[in-house]
Amino acid sequence: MAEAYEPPLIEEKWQARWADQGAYQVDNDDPRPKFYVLCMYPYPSGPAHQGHVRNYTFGDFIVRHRTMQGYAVLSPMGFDSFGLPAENAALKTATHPRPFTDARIEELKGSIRRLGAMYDWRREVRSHDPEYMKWNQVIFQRFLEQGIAYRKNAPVNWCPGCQTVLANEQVLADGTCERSGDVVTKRDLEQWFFKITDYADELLDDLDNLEWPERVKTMQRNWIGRSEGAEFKLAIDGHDGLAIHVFTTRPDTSFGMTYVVLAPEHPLVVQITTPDQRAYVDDFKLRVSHASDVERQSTDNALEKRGAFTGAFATNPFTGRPVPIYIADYVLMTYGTGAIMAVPGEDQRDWDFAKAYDLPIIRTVQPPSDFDGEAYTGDGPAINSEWLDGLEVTDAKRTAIEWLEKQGIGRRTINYRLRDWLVSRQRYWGCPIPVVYCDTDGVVPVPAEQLPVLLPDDVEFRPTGESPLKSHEAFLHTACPTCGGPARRETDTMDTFVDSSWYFLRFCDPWTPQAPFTAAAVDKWMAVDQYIGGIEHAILHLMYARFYTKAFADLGIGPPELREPFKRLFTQGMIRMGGTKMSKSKGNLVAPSQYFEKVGADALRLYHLFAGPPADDVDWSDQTDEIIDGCARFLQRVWRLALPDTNVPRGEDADAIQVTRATHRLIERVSDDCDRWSYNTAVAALMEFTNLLYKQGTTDEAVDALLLLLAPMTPHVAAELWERRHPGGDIHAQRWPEADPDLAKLQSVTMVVQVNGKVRDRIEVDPGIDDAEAERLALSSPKVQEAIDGASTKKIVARPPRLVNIVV
RNA sequence: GGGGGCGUAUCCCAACCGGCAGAGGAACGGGUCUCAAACACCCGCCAGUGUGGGUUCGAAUCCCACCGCCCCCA
Repeated sequence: MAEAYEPPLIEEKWQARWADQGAYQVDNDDPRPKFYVLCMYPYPSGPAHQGHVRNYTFGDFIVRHRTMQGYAVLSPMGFDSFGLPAENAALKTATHPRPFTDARIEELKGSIRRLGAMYDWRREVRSHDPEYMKWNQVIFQRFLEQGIAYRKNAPVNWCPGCQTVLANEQVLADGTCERSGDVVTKRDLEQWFFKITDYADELLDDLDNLEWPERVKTMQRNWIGRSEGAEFKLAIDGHDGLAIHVFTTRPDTSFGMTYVVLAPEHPLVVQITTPDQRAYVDDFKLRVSHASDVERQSTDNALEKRGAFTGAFATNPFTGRPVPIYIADYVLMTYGTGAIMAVPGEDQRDWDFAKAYDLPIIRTVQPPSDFDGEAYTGDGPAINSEWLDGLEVTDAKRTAIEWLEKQGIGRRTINYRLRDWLVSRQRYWGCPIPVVYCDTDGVVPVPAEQLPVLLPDDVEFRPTGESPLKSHEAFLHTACPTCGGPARRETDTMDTFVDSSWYFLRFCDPWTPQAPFTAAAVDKWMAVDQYIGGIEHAILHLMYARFYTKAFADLGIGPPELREPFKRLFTQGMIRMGGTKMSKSKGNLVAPSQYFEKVGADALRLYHLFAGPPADDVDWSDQTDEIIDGCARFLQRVWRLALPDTNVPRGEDADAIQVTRATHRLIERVSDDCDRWSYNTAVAALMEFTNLLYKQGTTDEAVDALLLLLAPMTPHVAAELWERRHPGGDIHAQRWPEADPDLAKLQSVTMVVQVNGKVRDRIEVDPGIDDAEAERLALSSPKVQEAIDGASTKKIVARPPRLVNIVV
């Protein structure tokens, strides 16, 4: 009676052994070629969930696979340990965020270990670690010195639920907070910003050279939103010194400008509004001030209520004619110049507005004769545009801009949708911004020797929503480093995206006490060869990390040639359940721990590899448990097959050669599938092969190959069986098998012969067959002759060795 | 409203550069083993690819339109 496969037993044995051996620790002087594999470091929310399991299964596969291929694989892990949930929990349970967070980290580490995913834990980084905070603050001060960090009074998104400022990205499309769901409003506050817009062009251009999913690159391109056009000024009737600056991407349509629209907050509005319109305009402005950007940009509301006439007129410099000046909620002060020229003939929103306010519409681009829409945004020759008439859009744009420049009233400009990164957060559980405010010296950075500025522990969390730092006297009051006089500490902390913007660099050398990282270590390991994470970070985290890397290169913090952090990116699909994302906040988590005990980590890992293409979403359904059982069943089959005293018979001589050929084809196939992230088909091939061994009998070579190919997927069972077959052997120290191309070659293939596209015969042929031989064989087939029935062949398409099609 | 993705058997999914629609798994049915059952092993089972056009000797695959679902931006 063969020994039963008991996953929890052998998995714990191997996990203990790997931990003792320090397996997958890698030193910075390792002579092997380097490969840096990184899974996005997690927010520690407690035990791992299926999304983590999926992510780390893919990551661990690559770590073990690349190691078997002879690379020095850097596989670090850390924790994105600052953030709101810990602070909210502190409010609810009266536990300090630090012990709360540390406990969550231990839980998560426990389940990562139980999954069998391997990391060099010596390199672990936690955002809330004082050492990490210190370097975060040092970097902030370098940014401050270099003008990358700056302070600005700005209207910001304010979430009344979280009592904090949100980045634009954290506000959902319906104007609510992505975290709390409260309706976000506007507030004016002094805030810290990073000048990411300085890098807009580089962030856009460098996307071309990254091996990233096109989808992610497209999202980033859209987010940066570069648009080329012109900016020019319009004189305002009766206000000689004043001018309205407008930005447009369509200067070619300027002759069709029949009115101008300002953002309601535009400073000129106050000056130009005529007395009889003043009450009306003020009332409108008040109403708009309560609306979010998203509401303002929405197309749902009736246009009649969305604008107001100021009573003033500007002059269209192209026609010399007066055009009325309106304000409207959908024009934002933060985009372009806060003023637009309205050309209803070529812009649908302007068209709708013009209809609502009874303003004239002039077409300046000739639509095709069959065009029956309203605004026409396509190509065509200019019309009603005097000296632009007849020019196509591109030429007309250029000519119009040249004219503006010659007149001295405008110029070519480029506008971006990307805004500077707002990093201030009015929260406790984050990295303090290391500056003080002094009445004499203004904003003064905290001196290097006083860093890090730590969070005081003796704080009280009260549900006032205000950061406890604001009322912590000892933290708040300090001496000005410059004049020694009384000064007040900054109480805002940094956005947690700051922490995650450079952690991958710290991993290269987390031991150095002198700097955030050492140049030599970063030179050795960077860039990350394979980054793996969720699609939800497609824009923010990945954009900020790219920005940090570029800024580091320019400031001499990092190597000057390192301008992109992540060479290859893979974004795994989400786990969905009942149509929505599986997440803690939705309360629909299916804990991995139950599977660890029931079927083992190996079976769960195998499920995630097998469930479908890694990039696709996975549906967690009623059927999932049955499929996971199927994965466990497969491992059972492998177990019984590979035990040294297996009762599966060895292959007879005649079959053995077939098994050998199948083995080499398998190695070829699995290697290829793994290289192109097609793990689901690789697993299918392994299952197919196992079925074959049960039918045709085993050979040592076949079983060993099967185990080696499984080693990165289901490491525990592979290691256990390998050790039993090769006493003292370590499967993960073996080389990834290589196929012998001669043995992998098929002996014969089935060639299909079609007549007029219909299959008439199948012939076994040599794979190396040429066109002439394929045709000859096809034509000599009686079945084919019968189908042709004496008709003359018009054409023969030969695609040996797969197919010949005879057209008659 | 704009951009992108997906739609194949009862279900999850293969088919990589256009070439026999099926690799694998799940479910289901049958058999062997068993006193019986479970397990295990073996066998079987099912679609013409969302709909309608087009290109081609040949389309799940390429192009166009529509339907449905998902994601991003507004």
